[in-house]
Amino acid sequence: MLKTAIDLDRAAMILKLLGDKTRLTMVKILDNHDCCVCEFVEIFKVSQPSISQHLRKLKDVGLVKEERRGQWIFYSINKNNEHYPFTLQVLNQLPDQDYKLRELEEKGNRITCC
Amino acid sequence: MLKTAIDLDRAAMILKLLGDKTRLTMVKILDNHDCCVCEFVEIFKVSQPSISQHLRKLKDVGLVKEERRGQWIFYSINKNNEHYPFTLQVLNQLPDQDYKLRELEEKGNRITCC
DNA sequence: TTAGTATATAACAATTTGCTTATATATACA
DNA sequence: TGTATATATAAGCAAATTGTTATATACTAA
Repeated sequence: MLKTAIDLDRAAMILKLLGDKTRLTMVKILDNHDCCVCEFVEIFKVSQPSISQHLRKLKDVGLVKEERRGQWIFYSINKNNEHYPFTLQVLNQLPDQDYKLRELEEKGNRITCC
Repeated sequence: MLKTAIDLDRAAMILKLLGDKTRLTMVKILDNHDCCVCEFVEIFKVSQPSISQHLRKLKDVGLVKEERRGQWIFYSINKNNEHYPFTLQVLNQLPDQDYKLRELEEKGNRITCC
């Protein structure tokens, strides 16, 4: 049994969470960078509540955590979460998504907002 | 970039497929054994159409293939499929599900049926 | 204190999902 | 050939999902 072994029910639950393009991209980005809600709104071009709801789902299983910094709330990966090792094995197979953050920076939106 | 790199849209699509307890278990079992529909019906205790519909989804993306053997149709993993390497990285983290087949054998249902 | 910004939550509509039952098709065998 | 078995497909339904708009909350700064 691998160190990352996870029971099948929980694995299915995590895969379902990751099986959404928006959330999968979020988690991939968060694995390398903290981000706030407004950045994701800009990246995914959907409403702010939609982003908050995706983040809520990720937070509910403990995969991400939030931290207020003044006016903003920053999300980050909770690398201590029991499901993180399993998740990481998935993330490691995905192409880097950091170019999305770089595009924000070039437009000045990363600095302005967060 | 890993050899198994997969574009993010496709990854999300595959993860969504695997993010169902029934399908995830099916694929895990099929990775080691060919199975026919009636075995899955027995294992999962759901209707035969429900099993067929799950298998259909897996077949539609090419992850499994079917082969008629007389009265029965056997499903197996399509290890040549473009999404198999990605899928395998997920499967390798899951606990073995072969005990479910052994339970069938003990009840005589594996031999009788297939 | 008041206005503006960032975020969360509630309520709702449209879509998707996963099951069921009914039925069609294909094979096996008496 | 006629009947039984294995599977697929169609149709219908309830629950879940994902987006939206409206609104509440919390912080910042004038």
